Amino acid sequence: MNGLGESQNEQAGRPPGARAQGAEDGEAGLAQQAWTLLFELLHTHMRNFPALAAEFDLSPVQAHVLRQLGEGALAMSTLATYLSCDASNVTGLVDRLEARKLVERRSSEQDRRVKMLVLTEAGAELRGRLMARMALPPPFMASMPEEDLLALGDIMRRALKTQ
Amino acid sequence: MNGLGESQNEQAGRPPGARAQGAEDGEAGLAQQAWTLLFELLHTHMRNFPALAAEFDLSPVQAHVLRQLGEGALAMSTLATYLSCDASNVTGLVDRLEARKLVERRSSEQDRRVKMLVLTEAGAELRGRLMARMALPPPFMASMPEEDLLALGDIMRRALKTQ
DNA sequence: CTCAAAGGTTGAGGGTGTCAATTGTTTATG
DNA sequence: CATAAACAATTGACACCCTCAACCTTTGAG
Repeated sequence: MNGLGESQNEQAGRPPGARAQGAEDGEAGLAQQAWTLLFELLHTHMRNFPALAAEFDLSPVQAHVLRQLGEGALAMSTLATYLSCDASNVTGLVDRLEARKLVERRSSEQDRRVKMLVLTEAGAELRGRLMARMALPPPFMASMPEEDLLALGDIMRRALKTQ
Repeated sequence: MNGLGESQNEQAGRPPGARAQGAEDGEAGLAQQAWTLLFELLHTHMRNFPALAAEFDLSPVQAHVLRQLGEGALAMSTLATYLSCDASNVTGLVDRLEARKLVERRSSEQDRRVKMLVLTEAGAELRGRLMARMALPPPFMASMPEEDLLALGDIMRRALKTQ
């Protein structure tokens, strides 16, 4: 009763991405199990990111740009690398942020091909609020027992080091 | 030496999203610390998702749609809810998938306003390969000690239950 | 000096997303 | 029953994100 027919009872109420692979526990590797679970939880929570960015009148990508522009200047090409996107894309991205006076292009003295990006006063202020907002843990973490949080933190720190 | 001036030495080599908040350990809540770390790792790895989808000639969003269309039919409005987007957006999304014969619209008998979405044979096959690919854990998890993987799995299962 | 390579921009083209308005259908209400 | 309100999907206008190919300027190597 799966492929087609009268399976009309699916119109609502099912947890979004719920049914993935990892049901059979014995088979798949431990890493794959853990990854599938993690992906599930995170994906659910990443759906809110556009709304979060919108709280600051930013698109998701603009939020990422502000995030990267934390300390010091960044060449446009470097930003393109960080965003894993084409350089030509960054032009428009920065155009819009510059129009809103959140970011400034200033051409480098050493290499006049390069344009360095700097946050304006307003940009830095907005970034501060944005980062604080992003640091707020999602509900599923806020309601986690303390020991789990500690364990999770340890595991993640180890992973970051090894990476 | 932070705001402006000759900090031109930033053109490359820094790990992308690295410098977030969570540096001061004592201060912020445990949940916030763990969340920031998790976000860091996950964000780094979510950047590859477009490339992953492209392996199957799919855009990221198309991949999500296929993911949701796993078992049984889904009304378009339901899909819009799962994707947290406007219904009008789903129309074009499905148009393109239908043009590629991965998905079919069939109008419901019970309620003739509704159109139910079903995977075609080819769509189901593609989805299978896609899901298998997505289940492959990223490097930072593949190289995790077994005990960490077990602990992580346990924590995530508990979180999913409580959620 | 010459020329290849690199940084950034432009233009064409397509996917993603919103909002407002429209059509057709269902359901509730008088 | 008739009519109005609510709902599912679509359309059109508009903006953003993204890629590719072509281009210009600057740099650095031979």
